[in-house]
Formats: sequence, structure tokens, C-alpha cells
Amino acid sequence: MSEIVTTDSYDVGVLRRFNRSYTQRIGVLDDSFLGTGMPLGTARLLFEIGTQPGTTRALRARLGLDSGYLSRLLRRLEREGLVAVVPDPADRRRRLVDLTDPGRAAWEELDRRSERTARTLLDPLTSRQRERLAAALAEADLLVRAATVELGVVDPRDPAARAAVGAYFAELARRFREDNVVDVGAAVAADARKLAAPHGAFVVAVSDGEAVACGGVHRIADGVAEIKRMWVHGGWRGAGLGSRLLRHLEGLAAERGLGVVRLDTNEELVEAIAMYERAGYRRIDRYNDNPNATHFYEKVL
Amino acid sequence: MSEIVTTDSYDVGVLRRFNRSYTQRIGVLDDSFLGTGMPLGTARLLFEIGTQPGTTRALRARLGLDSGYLSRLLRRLEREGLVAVVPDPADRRRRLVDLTDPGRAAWEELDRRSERTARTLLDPLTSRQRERLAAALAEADLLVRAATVELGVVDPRDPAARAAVGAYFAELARRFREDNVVDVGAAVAADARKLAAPHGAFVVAVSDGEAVACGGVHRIADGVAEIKRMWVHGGWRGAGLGSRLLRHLEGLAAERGLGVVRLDTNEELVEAIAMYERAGYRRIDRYNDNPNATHFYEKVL
DNA sequence: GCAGATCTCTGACTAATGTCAGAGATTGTG
DNA sequence: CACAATCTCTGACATTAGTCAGAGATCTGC
Repeated sequence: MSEIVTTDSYDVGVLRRFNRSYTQRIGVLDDSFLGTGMPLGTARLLFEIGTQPGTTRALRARLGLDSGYLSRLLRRLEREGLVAVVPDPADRRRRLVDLTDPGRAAWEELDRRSERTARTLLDPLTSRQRERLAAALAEADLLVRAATVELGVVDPRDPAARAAVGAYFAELARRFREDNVVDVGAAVAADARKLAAPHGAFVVAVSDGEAVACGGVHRIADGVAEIKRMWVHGGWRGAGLGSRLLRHLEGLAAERGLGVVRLDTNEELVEAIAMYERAGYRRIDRYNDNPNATHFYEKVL
Repeated sequence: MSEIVTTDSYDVGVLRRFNRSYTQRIGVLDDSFLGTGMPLGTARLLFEIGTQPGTTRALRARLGLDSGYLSRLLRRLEREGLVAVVPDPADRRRRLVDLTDPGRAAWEELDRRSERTARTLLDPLTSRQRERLAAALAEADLLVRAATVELGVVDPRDPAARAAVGAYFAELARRFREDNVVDVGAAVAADARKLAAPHGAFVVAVSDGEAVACGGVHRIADGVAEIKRMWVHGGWRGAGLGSRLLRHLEGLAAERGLGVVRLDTNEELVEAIAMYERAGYRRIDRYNDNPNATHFYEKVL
């Protein structure tokens, strides 16, 4: 369903050119980990653990390492007394990894090196140029992240889905200053029936292992689908993630033979409403009894 | 002499954050060379040769490889019939490397892979977002290149210096449509005396092994230095390279105990004049008989 | 024409990186 | 409680990456 747009080859050229000159020059940022007596891979692992401790599984995913290889690297760090590896109490097949105090010190040394290298790199620029560079990199960062977000259909009971729905309700509560706490568990249980196969689906967008957007779609009548639980992480607004998610959900509805998509929202959510209207949704009469909803939309695919 | 400015830690943070997310995601652009049966380093070398054939020396500099290591990689590519290595007729100690026809075909395969990977990466974005990303990356590219240009004092007879001075005269000829061809060799010979130790110095800015800017400074009277042969490559205007070079040359003059710096230029070179005035140069009377010069400047350090 | 500098290449290594199959522990499922 | 699934870890490799010293060819300056 997502429109087929051939990426302009100019943009591709710019990306490739940038990548070439960047990896050639600033790839050196990684080499700042050298000279610590640790090989690069090990140093990177140590740095990653310090930045975000967790299960070996998560580390493997983030660094793209083989399980045997990671195990060996961890053993080395453990032998040097820099990290502690303990079984995860929740599932004792898994291991939790964290830094020890000496490990924290080593991490800080790596952090200082990395900082110093970055500083050296920026130093030749005037402050005006540094500002320009920082602005350009921040913009590029957001867009690169947005481009590499992975949209996947998951069961609403999946941990990522739970996290997203929890954030969704938390946001609603904040926006509407509601006191009545929503029972997320009950909502998830209800979603697990409706927003799942065969008549529905729940989609979570994941970036860096964190849920950053979600949305569900399900059948509410013959040929009619409804989109629910649309949420985009605050730090991700303006990256087009909402529109992309919306298109994805429409595609899922179409796959299930549902040619009409409806949704409800609240007039206070002006960005969301703007996005729906940009995406071709038209306002219709109330079609359900959701007390929080004030506006109702429909789109014929 | 260059002012000491501590880089704002905000900018450093943005750079580091970008670097992390970028290498994690788009570092994969390099991996597009994988799956060709060639190890990454070899593929990268092949790609580099195809992009810009030349001496092994230049390849070594561009890729940062050990000479023995490069030699081995080249041998492998030669054995596979992908590259041809022949002695450089100009200096038979050196070797010239270029692709063979099968090598060209392999290069095109790599190019296609890289292009496809970049395209896949950009595809999830809307065309508006792709434009924003391309603009941000182009800006970042220019600034990153500018930040990593290396300024070094070299002998005016050094090949990089010759190349730069040649480009300088070519530019003058183009700007002033002069027919009288300058004898670059003779100019270099004269510079070799004046723009060298102990009373002078010649500076070349090198990026990717290519001379992108140059300038010389020498003593013309007690306590007075003159800056000559200032040139910045056309593709590098607007990156602050000229100002940086100027500061560097002023520093060299100061080191030699010369407290006043003069230079001449032509009124048509408006960008150069603007730069000099921004840098604190003030207009003075004609101090030499250079027929091409119309404007004369001086700065007290 | 000779001495010293420069350049590439080879040999001889060491360390790092990456891969695979399967052992052994633990957990969810019927 | 058996059985399949999941997870980490070990052993056994193969390959790649990177370094260093020196041989041999060639050039430059005197």
C-alpha cells in the first residue's frame, strides 16, 4: 500500500559521498578507544555495557555479535574485573551484564577519550561553523533514525507492545489530566483479542531496542477497519514516523480485505488531526461511544 | 596565534551522538561490499582504485594502510585478474595501479550494491525528508571535510605545493583571461628561495591527498612579512578554509618575529577582499610593483 | 659515478575477528 | 513429567587485519 517512490539518485549520491568522507575521517572517533590496551571490539563492548547495561542478548543485538564471540569478550572483561555477569533472576538462562566499579572507571576513561577526540575534531572550526555542523548533524541524526526504524507486527502482549501501550495511556493521562488511572493490563488483554490475527494486527516501531511508536488495526464491520492506539514517542515527532505507521496500518487493513478505515481522536490532539487530514482522512459523524473522542475520521483506501 | 576557543560541549555531544547512531546503522553501507566473496578490506581497496586509480602511495594514504599489507592485497587482486600494477614511467620505484576490464566489472558490481543499500536506506523517507537529509548531509560533509583538512608547511618544490601553485596560476589566468602563460616552474623556483626557511614558509592544505588550498609567507623588510600565493580550491569556498589558512600564515610570521603582515590582491577578487577585511586587514598604499595587484592590505598582529 | 634516500615487496609474525556445532542449564507447554 | 524450545558457553577452527625488519630496485644530489 505504501506508495512506490524511487529515491532520487541525487540524494543517494549525497548519502554515499557523505558516508565515504565521514567513515574515512570520523571513523577515527572509534579509534579513540585504542591505546587503552584493549582491542577495539572489547573497548566498544565495554562502552556499550556502560551506556546501557542489560542482558547479553540485547548487547548482541545492538553490536551485531555472534553469541560465542560475545561470550568470549565478556569473559575477558570479567577476568579483568571490569564487568559482572550474573544470571537474570527472571529467566536464569539469560545473563545480566553490568560494570563493576573498576569497570565504571575504565568506561569513564573511554568516554573522556571519545570526548577529547570529538573536541579535537571540531576545534579547527569557528564557533559559527560548529553550530552549523551541530545543526546539520542533529537533523541528519533524526532522519537517519527515522529511516531505520523497524515496523513490525507483534502480539499486543509482547513486551515492546506493552511498553508502547503504557506510554500511550500515560500520554493521554498527561494531556487530559485524568485522574482515573487506566488499567493497562486490562487494556492489553482486550487488545490481545481484537488487535491480533485473524481480524486485526498490532504494529510496534522499534529503534535501538526501544518502542518509539505503535498502532493497531482491527475489523469493526464488514469491509470496515478501525485504527486504535496510535502513539508516537515525543522525541520522534516531526520525523514522519506517524504517517509511515499510518500507511503501514492501512496496508494491513487492505491485506485483510477491509477497504474503509476509521479512527477517532480528540480535538486537543491537533498534530494528530493535521496528520490524519494530510493522509486523506475525512471527518465523519460519531461512530462509537468513546467518551474521550470528539472527532471521527474515515478514509476509503 | 590561532585563538583558543573551547568547543562547546553541546556540539561535541551532538557529534558523538550522531556518530554512534550513524555507525550503528549506516556503517552497514560498507557491509554492502560483503557477499562478493571478497573480504571487506580488499573490496574497499578495489573500490578505491576504481574511483581514482594512481600510485600505490596515494592509495596507502587514502586508505591508511601499511605498505606491506597493501602490497599483499594488491597481489591478491592481481592474481584474480582484477587490477594491473605497472611501474610508474616517471619514477620506476613507484607502481601505478588501475583496474582491468574484469576489475571494472567487479567495481561496477560493488557500486551497484552500495547504491542499492543507500537507496534501501532512504526509501522509507518521504521525498521531502530525503531532501532535508541530503541538505543536512551535504552541509555536514563540507564542514567535516573542512575540519579535517591538514595544514602543513612544505617546501615549495614539494609535489603538493607545485600542484597548488599550478592551480593558483590557472585560476588567475581564468579570472583575468590572460594569454601570457605563466611559467609555473620558474615561479616555483623563485618561491623555493623566498617562501622557505629561514625567512619564509609555504603552507599547503591537503584533503584526501589532494591540495585544496595554499599560501606562502616571507620577510620583505624588518619586522614585515608578506603573504603570497593564497589560493583556495573552488569546491572549498565557504568552508572557512581561507580564514584558517590566513591565521596559520600569520602565526608563522609571528613565530619569525614579524609583527606586520602585508598582502596584495586584485579588486575583482571580491570574496578574497571580504575575507581579508573580516580578518582585520586594512587597506594601505601600493607597496610593490605587482602589475596584477590593485589593492594592498596590512595587518598589525 | 657513488652515497644516501626512497620505494615496493617478501617473510615471519601476532592478534583480532568471525563461524559453527554441540554441550549443558533452564524454561514453557501439553 | 516428558519434550521441545531457548539461552549461554566452550572448543575447534578459518580468515582477516595489522606490524616490523630488511632485501632489492631505483632515484637524487653532489
